[in-house]
Formats: sequence, C-alpha cells, structure tokens
Amino acid sequence: MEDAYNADCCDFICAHEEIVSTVRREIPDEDVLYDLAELFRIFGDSTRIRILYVLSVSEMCVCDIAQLLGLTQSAISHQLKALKNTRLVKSRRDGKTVFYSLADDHVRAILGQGVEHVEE
Amino acid sequence: MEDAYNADCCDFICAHEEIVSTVRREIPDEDVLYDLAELFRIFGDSTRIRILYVLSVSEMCVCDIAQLLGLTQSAISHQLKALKNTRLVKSRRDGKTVFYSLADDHVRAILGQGVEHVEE
DNA sequence: CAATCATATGAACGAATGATCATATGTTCA
DNA sequence: TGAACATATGATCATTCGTTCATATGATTG
Repeated sequence: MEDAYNADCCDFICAHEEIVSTVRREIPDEDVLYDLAELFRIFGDSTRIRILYVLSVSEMCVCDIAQLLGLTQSAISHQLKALKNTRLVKSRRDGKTVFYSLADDHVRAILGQGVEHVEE
Repeated sequence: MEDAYNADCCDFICAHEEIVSTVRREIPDEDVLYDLAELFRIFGDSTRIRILYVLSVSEMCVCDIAQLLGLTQSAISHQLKALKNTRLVKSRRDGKTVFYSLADDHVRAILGQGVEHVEE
C-alpha cells in the first residue's frame, strides 16, 4: 500500500510524494466518504430537492406533494422512500393518510448551505 | 395555475388546499431549486467527494489525485471539470502541471454539514 | 366484510452518468 | 523546433436512475 506512492501515474512517476502521503493519512475512511456521497446523491435530484423544500415549509401528505409538484403519486412515494432511507424525512400516519416532514434541522442546514453557494 | 388546487390527485380530490396553497407561495423559483439539485448532484458521487476531501487537505495536481485515488488521469480530469463548472474547485497552472484546490469555504462547510449528518 | 381511498411496491423502459481508451492541446527544455 | 510530459477532450459502453403503469397493502366507513 505505502509503496503505491511510486506507482505509475500518467506515463511515468510525476507524484509529489510528500503531499500524496500526507493527504493519504488525513482522508477519512472509505466508508464515511461513500456514505457522504450517498447522502448528497439523494439531495442531487430536482424532484427530491423540491420535496425537501416543500416539507421545509410544512408537513404534507403524499397526495398533496404529488399535486403540488405535478408528478404521479407513485413517483413521489418512491422518492419519499429514498429520502426516508437516508433519514432526511420522517413520517407519521393519520388514518389513511401519511404525513411527511423533514427529519431534523440538519436537513435544513444542508439546504441552506447549498442555497448560499448557489445564490452567491 | 391557481385552480390546480382542485386538480385530481390519486383518484379524487384529496388535497388539503390551504396547506398546498401556502406552500406553493413559499417555495423558491424553479431555477434556484434546479441549480441547488445540480450542486448536490455534483457532490453526490464518491469519486468527486474523494477528490474534494483530498483537496480539503492540500492543493494537488491531476496526476497526484489520480494516483491517490487509483483512477485514470482521464477520469480525474473529467471530474475536475465538472467540479470546476460548479465552482467547487479552482485551478492554477505551474508550468506543465495544474494544481487544483477548493474554490472557497462554502465547499468545506457543505462537506462538514454532510459529515455531521452521516456520523450522527 | 365489501367498497373506497391513500399509500407502497415491483417491473419495465428511456435517459443520464462515469469510467476507459484514444487522441488532442498546451507547456517545457534540449 | 521537436521530443517528452501533464492535462483536456471526444467517443463509447455498461450501469444506474427516475418515471410510469399496474397492482398490492393498509386503513376507514357504510
């Protein structure tokens, strides 16, 4: 593993070895980075972003969200499942209808950071 | 547009009209949400996340990153382009080599928020 | 318990995506 | 200027993803 510093790169050895080895020591576990990418991947779809934004205003049932966004109930339900699996959203049942809402303020914070970058 | 509140939903009208109309007024423009999704989409790939993390430690040339992550120079270059288009990364040229680094502290902040959620 | 409504789920299909290979661009130096 | 090197780009291809349709599950109410 360590001697990968000397591995070929491009056609030859061009690595700045000290930097590479320093950085290699400081990056988090593969798993953490994978989960992180997975988290952002879920944010990275405009339907899901719209759902999250909608839920940041008020809890809502599947049906209302579908109507509001102009998509099938099925599409919304599928996406809500993805959002729930990543714990970005939680649900409560009230009779036949299920109300969804943001899981916690992390979600709001992440959205906020994103908006800052976009609107800068 | 406004009377969409009465549009069919599921098989019939099931919308909670007040909530829907309130929320409809409060969500940002389509464009902003689209850009936001696009931003997170870029974060949402483990190769790109790894690149960003690596660059959060130190600026680096394409070649070093490729070696460090065990991917082709071409693959890294393609992804760096995506990261640069979204202004998550900036570059400076020094002779033949191009050094990349994080564009600003927003990127660090967004990564940080993500890690918090993942590690909670 | 049968009908109705809200939601969830599985299959299918077209569109988007990321890695690789081959090659082009751009920079240095003999 | 021409060889060598670092990076960028275009084409291709297998995989992934998001939506829809059809249908299942679960809950209420007559």
